[in-house]
Amino acid sequence: MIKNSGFFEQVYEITKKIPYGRVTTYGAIGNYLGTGGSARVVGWALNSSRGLSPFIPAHRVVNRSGILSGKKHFGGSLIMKQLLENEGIRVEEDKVVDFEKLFWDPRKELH
DNA sequence: CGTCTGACGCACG
DNA sequence: GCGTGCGCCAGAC
Repeated sequence: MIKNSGFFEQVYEITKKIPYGRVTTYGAIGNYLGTGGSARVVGWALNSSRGLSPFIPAHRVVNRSGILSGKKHFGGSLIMKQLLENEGIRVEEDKVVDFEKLFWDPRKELH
């Protein structure tokens, strides 16, 4: 468990720990942080992560369906897709292919 | 301090 | 299997 004062910092830490070529969900991060159901706060925190000096791989965070719900907030709808494909993650119709296989659960991996 | 909003998630029909 | 509605927590105003 990360004990940073801000909720955002925790989200950033989790997001930065996502392995290369892997993805996770807002709910999984929220669950790991203890907020549980409030996955919206996670996404909102990532919204503030844009433009930070250490690049936050927020493109690896998708919703539970594996859909790139936050693509539009990357300054461009294709940016998020490009980043994922650059890591070997196939994206079709704004959705991660083999999402279940690429899914990385922080609560399970980090604990 | 009350209210609205949001990069979600789940239950229901 | 898809569309709709409600709940969730945290911050901005």
